[in-house]
Amino acid sequence: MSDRDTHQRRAIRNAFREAGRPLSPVEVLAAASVDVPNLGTATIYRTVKSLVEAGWLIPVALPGEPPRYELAGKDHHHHFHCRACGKLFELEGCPEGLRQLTPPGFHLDAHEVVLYGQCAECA
Amino acid sequence: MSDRDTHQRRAIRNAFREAGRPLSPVEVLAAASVDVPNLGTATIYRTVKSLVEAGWLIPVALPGEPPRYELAGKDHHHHFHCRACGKLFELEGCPEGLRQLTPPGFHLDAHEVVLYGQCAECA
DNA sequence: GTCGTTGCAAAGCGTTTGCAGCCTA
DNA sequence: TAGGCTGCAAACGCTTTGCAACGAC
Repeated sequence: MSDRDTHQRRAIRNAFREAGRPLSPVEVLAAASVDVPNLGTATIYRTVKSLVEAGWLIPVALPGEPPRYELAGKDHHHHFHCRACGKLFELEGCPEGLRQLTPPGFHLDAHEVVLYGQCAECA
Repeated sequence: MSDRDTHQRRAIRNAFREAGRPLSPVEVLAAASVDVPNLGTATIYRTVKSLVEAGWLIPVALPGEPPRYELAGKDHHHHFHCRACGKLFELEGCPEGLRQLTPPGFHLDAHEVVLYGQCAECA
């Protein structure tokens, strides 16, 4: 139940700190395996899950994409997905009128917005 | 390669017409099984895939969820995902200010908006 | 020494594919 | 009748779980 500071967990947290972008489980495995050989996939999933529950990581799920995770502590934001380079960019602000789209009787508690196109570099 | 009008395919197309909302493969199976007992999951996937390629269905991918499909030819719209029953509902309209979120130099060509909460039935 | 944590492998889950028999055209 | 279509089951890729050994405290 407690939170032991193991070699594996240190390597996994480190992978996220050094990445500076959302990582998928396989990417975490690749990065953390450098420090910890024989690192198992189960450990990745278990550790990532606990880090999400602990509020240290935030899940970043894009439509049709495998789930990724990024460091918590950022302001509410959305993402811009460049079709050309595949990079994910953070956006500031939030669109208006989301509440007005909600049908009568429905209870809105969260939303997800993803913009697609080309980033400044690829355009 | 041709497109034979089988009992199974008729039932599957019918399921989408009657649903009025995006359906996942399992939901299609449940609906179409009423007309065609012993309907296999493989048939669902194969038929849905061909219907998408034929432009009769549109894939609706939302973050962290299995893909769903809806009838093609509808106006631009977004979706509401009920956390309680897991159903996906169609919304009318589109939020304002999406373009303003786009950083300078970026080229916006599409967007995805998903609202989360509880539907009228579950609330 | 305890007991949470790990690695391995097996089990799940949703989706795809192989194959023999079925059925539409 | 021919060849696409279907159902069954095995195969797959990704994620979760069971379990005995390991190691942080």
